[in-house]
Amino acid sequence: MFKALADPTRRLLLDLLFSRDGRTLGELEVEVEMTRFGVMKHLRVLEEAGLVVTRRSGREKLHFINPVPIRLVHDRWIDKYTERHVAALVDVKNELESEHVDH
Amino acid sequence: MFKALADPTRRLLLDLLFSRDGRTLGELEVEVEMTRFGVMKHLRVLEEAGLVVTRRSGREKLHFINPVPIRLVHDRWIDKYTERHVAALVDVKNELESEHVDH
DNA sequence: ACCGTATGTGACCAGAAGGTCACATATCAA
DNA sequence: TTGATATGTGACCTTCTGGTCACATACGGT
Repeated sequence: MFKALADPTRRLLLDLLFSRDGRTLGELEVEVEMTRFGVMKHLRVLEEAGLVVTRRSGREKLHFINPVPIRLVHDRWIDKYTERHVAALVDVKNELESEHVDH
Repeated sequence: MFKALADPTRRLLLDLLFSRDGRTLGELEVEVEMTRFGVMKHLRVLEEAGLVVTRRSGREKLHFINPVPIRLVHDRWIDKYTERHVAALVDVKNELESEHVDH
């Protein structure tokens, strides 16, 4: 899941699918500086991570974004690191740059 | 940033620092099945990604978690994929399994 | 049936990433 | 200052990853 998000091309593909869902491989291919094989691999990674779901329509394969797992990351992981600190987080950066006294 | 989060060891290190901040390399080393060199590399990646900030204290180097960039991901990226879909997201999975009509 | 189009598979290669080690430097304490 | 402790550096190796290609299959239209 995190590994799927680690690659910029895959994030771009997610962005493309976010702006318009249900595209085929061919439609996505033209948007990226890469052969369709590379795109295929990336889509496969995204699909295995559950970030993208697909549906065949004839000889075409339609790709849809799946917000569920992203929501899970949001709920289970991101919040863990934000909620607890967010109160003291007026400007942690400044605090650190001046003098990191306590924490 | 995403690449920094992609490795399980680094997420573990973040977890450790989350539970208790300001640890030294040696303190973190004993928690992980790895030599200190490996841990050092991972901490370096986390630091370069801005997820961890450090402060020297004598011969020790203290590591602190930095919630700021995680918050940025939350605000700039995660929300983009959740907010828009979250209304129609009672159970997208079922919707897809039965028949993906529109979106 | 045939041709064009859309997608799939496996081999292959270069480079990045994860991990270890020998060696080096810096600090504390006696 | 001498020794023990804490961290740093560069070389090195192995495995994973990103990307391409030759070839194969599947479907649609005419």
